[in-house]
Amino acid sequence: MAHRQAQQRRPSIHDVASRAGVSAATVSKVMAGVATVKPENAQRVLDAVEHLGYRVDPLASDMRRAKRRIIGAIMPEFESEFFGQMVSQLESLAEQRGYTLVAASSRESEAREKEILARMHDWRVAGVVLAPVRNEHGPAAAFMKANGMTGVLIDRVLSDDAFDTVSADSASASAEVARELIGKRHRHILVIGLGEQAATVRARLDGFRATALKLAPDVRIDVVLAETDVEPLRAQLRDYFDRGEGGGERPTAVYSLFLKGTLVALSEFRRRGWHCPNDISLVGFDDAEWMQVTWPAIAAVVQPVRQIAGHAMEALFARIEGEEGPPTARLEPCKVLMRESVGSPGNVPHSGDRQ
Amino acid sequence: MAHRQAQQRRPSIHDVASRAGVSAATVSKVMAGVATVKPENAQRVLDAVEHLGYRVDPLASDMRRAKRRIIGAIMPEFESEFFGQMVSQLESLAEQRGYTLVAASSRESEAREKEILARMHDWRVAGVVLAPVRNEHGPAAAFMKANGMTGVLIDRVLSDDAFDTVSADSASASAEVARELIGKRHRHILVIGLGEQAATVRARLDGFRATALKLAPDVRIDVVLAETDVEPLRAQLRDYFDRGEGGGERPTAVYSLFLKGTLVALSEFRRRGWHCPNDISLVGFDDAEWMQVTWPAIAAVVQPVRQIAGHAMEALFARIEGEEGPPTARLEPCKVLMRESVGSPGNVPHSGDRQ
DNA sequence: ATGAAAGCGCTAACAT
DNA sequence: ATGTTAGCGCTTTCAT
Repeated sequence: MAHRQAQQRRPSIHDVASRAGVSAATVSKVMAGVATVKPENAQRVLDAVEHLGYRVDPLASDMRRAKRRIIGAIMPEFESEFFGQMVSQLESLAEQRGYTLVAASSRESEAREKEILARMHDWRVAGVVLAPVRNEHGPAAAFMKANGMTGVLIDRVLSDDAFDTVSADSASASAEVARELIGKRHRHILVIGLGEQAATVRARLDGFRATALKLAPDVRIDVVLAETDVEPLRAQLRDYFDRGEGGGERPTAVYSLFLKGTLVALSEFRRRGWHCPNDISLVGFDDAEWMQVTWPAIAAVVQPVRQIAGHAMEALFARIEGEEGPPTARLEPCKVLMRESVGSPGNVPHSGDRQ
Repeated sequence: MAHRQAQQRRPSIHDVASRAGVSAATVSKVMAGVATVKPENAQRVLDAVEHLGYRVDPLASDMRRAKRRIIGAIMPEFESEFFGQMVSQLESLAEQRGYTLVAASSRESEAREKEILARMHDWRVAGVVLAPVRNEHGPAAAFMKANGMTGVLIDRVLSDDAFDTVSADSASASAEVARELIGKRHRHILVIGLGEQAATVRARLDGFRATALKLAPDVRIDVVLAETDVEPLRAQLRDYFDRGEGGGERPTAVYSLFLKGTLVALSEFRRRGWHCPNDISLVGFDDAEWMQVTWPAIAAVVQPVRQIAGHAMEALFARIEGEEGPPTARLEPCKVLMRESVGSPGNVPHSGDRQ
């Protein structure tokens, strides 16, 4: 029966038009909320829409318009709280403006990142929120530039000559971590990180070092950086502590510049039977829900996800709507949550300490 | 200059066609890999494509075809490892088949879930992977049914009369947890969960209870279920322990049926100064990276994310390609990781125990 | 083997 | 205020 078939094929704007006894153009106007439609006709259209269950096909609609109401989001991964929250926020903000967010994970690969970007370009997305794997100088940003895409760079970036950037204020947060640690009389601190994330790591490291040295010129800061991946870092860290054990020198605190580093540090402490904060203190950049329920609770730098997402979208939509002007570089303030994993050295005897 | 403008507007199939001296139809065939094109012409097209940097617009392409090569994925949240991994997997699998995954978070709201579904229907997605907030009987699945959408239900589902389902084998995993706990001589166990996730919670609870009672008929199993949200559960749990303290009765182990419950339990233990496993044992459904680096490491049921994602996509594409037949209901086996948070009661004196 | 023509579902000029 | 026309970029008969 014709009725049943109509159920299968979705009603198009023409179905509505003929049912309402007007043209497709008028239906289009009603759907778009254009005021110049005779109220009576508008009502007929609305009735037909209601009856048929008609909904505009956003893709067909975009096809005709200039730009598509789609925002692309590219994150290095989806598995962590930080990027999960970020995607969730971005989705919500895009939706509020009538855009759809299409998110993709580069899985920490710059090659994939570029591929995804190319695909998003194929989709003719209106704009892109890119959280690059490495930094703002990677091939993905170059691709965006070369193809005149509009976009915003977030997280592992500082500033760029072509795109607006939004990221956590790593340097200030790290300075505060330094203040806290120095204030608690730590004078030998190990900082661990991933060299790949050059800009960010540098900001965090420099921010930390500058403040620590200013407050305590005699402080010793060791640095263990792995280039690309977490596993090498684990090995390097093990090696570092092995050497330290022999020489009788061991840092009293560790500052991890990224989340996985915090996990690696914890697991290395476990292996050695060290407990926080008695044997060693620990602070990590990037907070997670579990950090406040473990024993000890893990001190962490909380990144302002909502602010980053919010300002990124704000900047992006401004550009989409044609705003000119040099790219801006925003830094959003973090919160440092000092929890039980940080103590003062010497307050409690180190178990198994040879000094 | 004309050249610069050409940079702005992406080359269309017609640009390629005229440069190659053939028609758009021929270009289309070459791009689609149709064999009936004279090799010489095909080469000219390829050269033009190369020169112009032409890429097919997938949306325009889908516009003309019947179905769009887009898969929708709806998850209750993006913030947890489980769903993060799930989206990542699904994206990868969709991509392998030349589809794009559009993921959205229902943020644990059934209302939003249905809205998202409607939007995906507007997009005319080829199929949907839905991880419902509650279970397979929610309004979202009903919407899918009513609109003849093709889809697969995952995670918080058992089976459905209209859609294929894929989920973790909660019952078997819970039975194994029961075996472990009973084997370690626990005879008073608290199970906590969220009532909302009816089917899953029931499967986990029943699987646990049946096996526990079979192995130890004298076992006492208390159950604390909050209906909708995590905070009420926290309150109920606190209340439960308060009552227990007075009566001198306290479970020796807690089995949390979902991840946030595990966090709530841990934080409640903290508040009371109880340590695992000496004061109480803990196992949680759902594993997370941090659980193996904390002290104690937290025992957990590991859900087979890859298998769930893999079989979900398999089933979905089979349906998309027209496979008929009654809906299937898959259960994927879990792994139970017994870690340090589980011990035997009485082995070590309970600190602060009044018994 | 190839191209002309006809749309997919929609919107934006332009007439009326 | 409304309808007609002309596409967006692509694919697909259907002639040739």
